[in-house]
Parts: sequence; C-alpha cells; structure tokens
Amino acid sequence: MPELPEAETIARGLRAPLLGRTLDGVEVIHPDLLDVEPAVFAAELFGSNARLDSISPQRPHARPCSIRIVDIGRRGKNVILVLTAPDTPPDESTPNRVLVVNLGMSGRLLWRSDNDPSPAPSHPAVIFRVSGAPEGTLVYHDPRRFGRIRLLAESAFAAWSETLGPEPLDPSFTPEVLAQALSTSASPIRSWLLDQRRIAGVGNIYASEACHGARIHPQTPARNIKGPAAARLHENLVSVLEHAVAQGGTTLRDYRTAQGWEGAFQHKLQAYGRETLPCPNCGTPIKRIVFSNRSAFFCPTCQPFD
DNA sequence: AGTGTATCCTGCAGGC
DNA sequence: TGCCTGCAGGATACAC
Repeated sequence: MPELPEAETIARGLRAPLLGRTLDGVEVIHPDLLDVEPAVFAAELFGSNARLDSISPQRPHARPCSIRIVDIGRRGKNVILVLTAPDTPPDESTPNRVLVVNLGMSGRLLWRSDNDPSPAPSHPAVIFRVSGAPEGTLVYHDPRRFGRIRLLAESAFAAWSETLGPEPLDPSFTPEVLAQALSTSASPIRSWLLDQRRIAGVGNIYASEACHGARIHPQTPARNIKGPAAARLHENLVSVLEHAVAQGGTTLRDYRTAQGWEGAFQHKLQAYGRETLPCPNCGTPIKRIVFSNRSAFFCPTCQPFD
C-alpha cells in the first residue's frame, strides 16, 4: 500500500488545512491500531484531564485540553505530526510529541471539514477533533486495520527514526551511498529494497518499477549490483519516486490523498500489475514471479537474470 | 544472514 | 444470485 509517494502526498495535503491548528479531542473506534489503551493514548495526547469521547463523553469540569500541530511531514512510509502545547511561549523549550502514523495496507488520513457534504469515511479507526475555523476532523480510516498509530516523545521518535534506512529523496542519498549499502548484502534486490532498515519508504510497487527502469532482475543479489547498474538503480529509484509524488501517488484500490482523491501514477506503471501485458520498452510480455511471499513484476528481456 | 511461513483484518474479484 | 477461494500495497515474529 501506501509507500513513500503516497505518505508524502498525504502529508503535503494535510499541511494547508492543519498546520498550526489545534486538536482538542480523540475518539478511538479501533483500539488495536494503538500500542496503548485508548485512555492512556488520550492522556498522553492531551494531559491527564483529557476527554476521551468514546469512553466518557460527558466531562463538564475537565479543563480544556488541546495541542497544536506545529509540523507535518513524513519518514519512510509514515506520516508524522509534531505536536506541542498551544499556550507555551515560543522561547520556552517544551517537549514536543510526535504522532507517527503507519498506513499499513489500506490506511487513509483524511481531513474533513464539518460542513463537508461528502459521505463520512466508511471505516474510521481513530478520529481527532480539530478546533477553530473551520471545525472538522482528522480521520484515520483503515478497513484492514494493518496500520499503526503511535505517540512518541521527541527522543523516542529520534531513536525510532534511527532504525530506518536513509530517505531515498534526500540529497545525501547519492549513488555512492546506495552502491556501498548494496555491497554488503546477498538479498535479492527486490527484498533489499523492501527492507525499511536498509532504505526507507520503498514498497512492492516502486521496487518493481525501479528494477524495471534500471533493467535489473528483481532476484539479483544486491551485492552483484555495482558500477553502472548501481548508478542506474539509484537514478531510476529516485526518478520513479519523484514522478509518483508529482502524480499524487498510485491508487490501485484503497489509497486516497488527505482530501480523499485518487492518485494518478497507476497510469504510469511500466511493470507492476502488468503481467502478460507488453513491456513498454520492448514489447515482451511482463512476467510475474512470487518470492518472499510477494509478487514481483519484470520484463524477462529487459531484466535478464545473470 | 538469508528464506519461507504465518499472522494481524477486510474487501473484492473470479470461478463455479 | 450467491458461495467459496484466493489475493492484496505492510510489518513482524518465528523456525530453519
């Protein structure tokens, strides 16, 4: 599901409506998305007087609790919301907290103004109340509930981020960095690319696309990819991710932007999901193979296994 | 250090 | 029409 381009599109789409806004409530419909009890989650979010809508809707004497969204971004496939107390003077160093949203296979993070006439999301899992004008909600929607939402202190966020590999669209991710990282692993390149500890944000779709563009068979051992091949892989990985971001991501089934729109990169796919269809380069039918329990799509002519 | 398998869960497409 | 099966973009834990 949502990979780097989809998470990036969602983060960008949330900035305009939500940056600087405050959250003042949370309703947890599916606690299995959280790593703590809903009451604990709400307390960590808003403080111990927090109102948890789904458990205690009436707490008339609770003091108003709210937090401000001071940054929205992405790390790998995760959407990141940085939160702080709203009434803290800017010069005072306050411990921020970071909401990390992993969208799993079918997760959506949707901004919904209260006057939005479109139908409400069908599978809400966690709903955050957004105060101020316009009033609305930030809805985490996830039919399959493979996603996860965690609230981390900044130090814990930094430690978690350290466990992920480099960002492929960061300028520091050079062809040399990639070639060096590849040289130590015997994993098939498709598996290597899917490993978030090695490189952050690549999933099955863009792994197939990058290998196809670089004319590298998906089962090629990573350490065999060097020199010009490593340079091609770097170039194609970066370009396919950038292109997909520019297209608002790939909607095969579940993915939507923060506004509920479909992406457009599914129309640009060269290999993924195109079994038996002609390779755009040479016309050979695209093949599908399964290894590590996942499909890989490739052109047997452009991407020979050697 | 690898691979294969199972697991979480629901929706949907295809076969019969 | 309806039932059944298999499959899906992710992450992780386990045995081998």
